[in-house]
Amino acid sequence: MNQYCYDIITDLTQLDATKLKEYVRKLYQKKKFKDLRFSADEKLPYIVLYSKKDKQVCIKMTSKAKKNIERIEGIHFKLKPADLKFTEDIVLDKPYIFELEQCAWWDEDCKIAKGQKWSTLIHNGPYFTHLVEPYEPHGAPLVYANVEYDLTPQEERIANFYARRIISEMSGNVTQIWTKDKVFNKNFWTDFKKYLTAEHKKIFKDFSKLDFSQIIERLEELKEVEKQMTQKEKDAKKIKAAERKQDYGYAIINDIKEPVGNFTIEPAAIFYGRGNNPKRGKIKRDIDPEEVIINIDEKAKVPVAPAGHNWKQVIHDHNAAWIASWKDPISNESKYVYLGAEGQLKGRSDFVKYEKARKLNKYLNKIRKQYTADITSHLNKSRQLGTVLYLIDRHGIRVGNEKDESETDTVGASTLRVEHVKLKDPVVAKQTVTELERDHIRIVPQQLVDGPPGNSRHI
DNA sequence: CTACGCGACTCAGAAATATCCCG
DNA sequence: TCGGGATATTTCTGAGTCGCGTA
Repeated sequence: MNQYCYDIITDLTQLDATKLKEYVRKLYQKKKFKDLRFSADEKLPYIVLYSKKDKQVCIKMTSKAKKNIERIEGIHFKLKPADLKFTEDIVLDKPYIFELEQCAWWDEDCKIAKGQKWSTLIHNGPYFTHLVEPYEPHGAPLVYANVEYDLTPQEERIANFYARRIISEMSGNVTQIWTKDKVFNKNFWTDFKKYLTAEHKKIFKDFSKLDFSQIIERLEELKEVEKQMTQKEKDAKKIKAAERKQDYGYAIINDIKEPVGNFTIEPAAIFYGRGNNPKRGKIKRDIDPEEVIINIDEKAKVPVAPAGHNWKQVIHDHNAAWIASWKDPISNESKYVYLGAEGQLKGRSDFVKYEKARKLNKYLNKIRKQYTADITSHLNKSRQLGTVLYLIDRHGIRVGNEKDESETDTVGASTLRVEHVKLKDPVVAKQTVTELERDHIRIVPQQLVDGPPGNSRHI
């Protein structure tokens, strides 16, 4: 959808954003634009956004209709300096179409210094939902042993996580029923207690006696209310989201404006993990700016952390592709905010990847010959390596890495264990088996052939 | 030289959300 | 044109891999 922006050219000390947005909205209704103008009773095909960070007001089309675009652009053409004067002090620049330049990263012009990810990098930092939009309590009580208890906002917020999971599971659209899982509930309960007041902690002794039904009911009511919102309210919500994206959703890298992939710091939530992760059900807490490292151009203005907060550190690493990073408190692994996949960085690394694949293709026959021979080698090591390579090549199984007990126990080609191999009647797998019988591993592929489809698997 | 830990990046599964379609 | 179910798309983030620095 087209978007047009007006830069605010005067220094703004005090600015009433609501009034300015209203002013711009009404610009397109001025009588003097005659047949181009939008009448007051007509549904406007645009919403107005204000970006404090980028000092601009934009209109974003909500309709793709050619006619509407022509009218908007026609009005832009006819705008006079007087139209752009919001107040005596606050003046807008002429509107321009907001579009992201496509950087042809394969092009000479777009090349950046060798060995570096970026030569310039400007952005507004990540978005902290819990700081910018503090939790608004709904007041529904949690029931324990048939008695209602009012929760503090902090308690309620966590209780919502669990209640929402129950709602999702009831809808039948999820594949896992976690709220009936012992480990999940135990982990959740242990962590939930850390958020309870001393008083509630004393009363709530047994997790199974907690009854979330009133909270579930309230959350469902709130969802219904949202469904019933008027168009105006829906628009207001849309505007909010679009303004957030305008403020935080773009970075300028190597002088090209590109979208940021996921500019929101992961908010507090229940940790689910995949499969039987032993940490499933734990509560992943909120991350504060004090834990976040910002990577930005040394020449750029450092983004301002949310009020009352500071960054952990600000670095200027030209070899790093990320703009913000923090440690995930559950896994202790680094998490990053990256630029979007449509940008030059991803384009370039994809290019490298596919070139490597082309190169590999040249050696494929040689590699296949080699591992086929290795499988019958008298050397243990060669036999193992050959088998792993065979599994990867023929069955698309991943390599497999070392893991510790605190992670989901999955295995790859190199980490398969005896218990993963099931012997089956060789007749069932005629083809594969005849080929492999002499390799003493004949049954392994049969089981894998029966596995789920996919271009790459772990088991 | 090797082993190891960890930082940085890509991949992919599941859920959420948007869109489509039909009565 | 409305509701709701089916289907497609997007978002979110856990997990896998690799390579580099260090001991």
